[in-house]
Amino acid sequence: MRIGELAQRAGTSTRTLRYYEQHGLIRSRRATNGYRAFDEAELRVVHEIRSLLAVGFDLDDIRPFVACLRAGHATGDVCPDSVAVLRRKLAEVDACRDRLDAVRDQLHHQLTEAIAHREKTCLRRTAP
Amino acid sequence: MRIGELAQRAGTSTRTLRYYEQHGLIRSRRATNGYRAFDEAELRVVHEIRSLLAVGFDLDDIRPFVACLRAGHATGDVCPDSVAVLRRKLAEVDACRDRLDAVRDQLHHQLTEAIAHREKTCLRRTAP
DNA sequence: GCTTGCCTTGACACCGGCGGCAACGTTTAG
DNA sequence: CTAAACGTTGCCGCCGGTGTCAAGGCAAGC
Repeated sequence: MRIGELAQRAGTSTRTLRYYEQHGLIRSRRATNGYRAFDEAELRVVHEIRSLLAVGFDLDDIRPFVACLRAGHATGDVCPDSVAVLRRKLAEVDACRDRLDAVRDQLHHQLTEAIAHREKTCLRRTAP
Repeated sequence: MRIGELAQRAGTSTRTLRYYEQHGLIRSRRATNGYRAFDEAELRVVHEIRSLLAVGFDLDDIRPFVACLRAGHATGDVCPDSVAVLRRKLAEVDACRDRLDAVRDQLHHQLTEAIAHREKTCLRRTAP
């Protein structure tokens, strides 16, 4: 399979696939003319990459999942390294959510205060 | 007040202040030697900028708050434009939190599944 | 006059996952 | 033979707030 076909089947671009290869996430042999030749298995790898990216992982985070697939496992998340990343990411997400909640509360507070202040000073002109 | 003093008092860098000025967020006169001269009031403006940046606003979002302060209000958030930004940001934060929750659930699910699978296949080697 | 420390503008670097273009080789269909 | 459609490598751009450096002007104390 050449790069164009893989890109189309994976729903991405050739540019992206070359980028992944450059960063060691996917592999290819080379045909005599220099064209990349991909195994069928790479399609699955690309899907794994894409779905993890969509969740917010970066390419470094994804590397263990790809390795896990290459090791012959049915899914990329059952290997220890992948599990470690999952744990770390879960913690990150939780932390992010906490910060976001704090921000949300602050914004909410600021908003209600500002509106209250406006009503107090402006005698509100919008329809009641 | 010159730029170095303002930077020190605001707890930021001269580079940052020039950037804010370049983007119309703070103002200065020029002394005869070409040095920037800042009013005391700008210190407050810089504080407003910094605290909103810390919450996750970008410079464009912050502009109305600065204008509100310049209009003579005690805080930057009581003007209609500021309130509009607060509302929009609050909505954005809520949306972000929803996505984050979905991601969290997916990660949690994936993690527990992966661990379950490992226990099933590996007969767990860690201490019980 | 010389050093030290402030100021000026301008420009490059960063981060990360690509998009897009240039300049060129290969294959295939007409 | 030629055009079209594919492939190759390589490099710039983006986004946004800053760090950082260069090359130079100004102020003040010795």
